[in-house]
Amino acid sequence: MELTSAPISERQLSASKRSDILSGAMQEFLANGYAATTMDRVAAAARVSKATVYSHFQDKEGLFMALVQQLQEQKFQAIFGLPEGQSLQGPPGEVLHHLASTMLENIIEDKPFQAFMRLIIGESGRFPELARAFSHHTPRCLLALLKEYLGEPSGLGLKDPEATARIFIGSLVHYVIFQELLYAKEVVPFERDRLIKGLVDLIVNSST
Amino acid sequence: MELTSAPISERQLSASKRSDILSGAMQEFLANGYAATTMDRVAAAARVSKATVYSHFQDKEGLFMALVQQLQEQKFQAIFGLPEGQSLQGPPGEVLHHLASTMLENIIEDKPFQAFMRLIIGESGRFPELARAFSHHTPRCLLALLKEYLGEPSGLGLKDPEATARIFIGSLVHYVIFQELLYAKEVVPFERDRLIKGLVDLIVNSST
DNA sequence: GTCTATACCAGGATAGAC
DNA sequence: GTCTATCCTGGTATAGAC
Repeated sequence: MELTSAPISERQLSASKRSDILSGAMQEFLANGYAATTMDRVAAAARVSKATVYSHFQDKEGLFMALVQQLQEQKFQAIFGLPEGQSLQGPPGEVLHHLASTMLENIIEDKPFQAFMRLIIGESGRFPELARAFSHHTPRCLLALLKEYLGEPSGLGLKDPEATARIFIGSLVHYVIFQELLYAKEVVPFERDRLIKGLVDLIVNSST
Repeated sequence: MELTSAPISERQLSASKRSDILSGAMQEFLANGYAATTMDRVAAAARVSKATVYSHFQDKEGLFMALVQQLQEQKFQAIFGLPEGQSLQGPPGEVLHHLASTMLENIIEDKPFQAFMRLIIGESGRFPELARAFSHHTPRCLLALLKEYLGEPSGLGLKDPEATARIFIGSLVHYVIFQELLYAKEVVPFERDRLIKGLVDLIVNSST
């Protein structure tokens, strides 16, 4: 009925503006953090007027929350979206090596995701809900996947698969935070593959 | 000569003000981050006028740098200041367990240090020099200590002590970042001792 | 829904008295 | 060196025309 003809152009216009604004917000928040980002610059980056921003989002905080939630879903797919949970076939050592390699490669290559990590950790004190949402969403899935794989009796049959999964993920994530986000790669360099090799050996050898 | 009598009162006054300002700055920067902290609030927290702050520090950035450098040294001693590098005696499993336990306990108890971690990571994009200084200072020492211990032929005699040291530290630091800073303890709880046990077992078993 | 223009407030930094 | 008072800029948010 009338709901389809006239309002559509408005709604599509609105939706495209909304996504423009989110793009601009992403650019600014990831580059400057929450407090240092101004609504003027967001509006400018989105090529929209400031009033338009405020017509789509209640205030700066609302825009920030919406952005982070969007990024969470996008980035999770991009980074951990291994093609269809393929991590189940093959010998344990190779599977783990491949998984670690892919994770590190994807994250280290993706500078916006690193900015996102900085933002989530940096603002976690002032936006605890965002941090909780992130914890619930992104790493919980990876943890569950890995925990299940490590616990299979047909595979390594470890004593405490969840502890091992946390050590695996923790070592890799910390490597990124330390070497990349905190520039330790310039201060105490360490080859990516050496960490992965050491980690996989540790896990595989401990089960024999 | 004259340098000792008259100027001393001025200098002591000045020095105590300076430390007052740094205290106030610590309170504000750790609570609000860099951008959201105002010089007014720093001055108020230090119970000093704003002009006094500017007489001791060139600008906001200079104050922030000075603060972070001070915190770095303080916190490093408080957290990793194991009594006199005592981590060399005893059976490997116990030494590692004790070290991990002490580290986690100290960091998890110390909320200001967690705020400091948030700050360093969150601002590492905008203050790379601080991040580099931090990497050079704090974790490098711990890494060197642990690497040496793990490499001793009389002990575990691991293939790649540095990789193992990084896995050890990385697992623990990531545990803090994830469980505490990002509130995963409320979302995906996991007992501290279980991680430590799993980690130590992994390392000890792999060498046999 | 979108823009232009503006109200209103607060921040960083300084000048000048003591 | 320290304070009070102030300048200027730039922030968030909104009012009113289209």
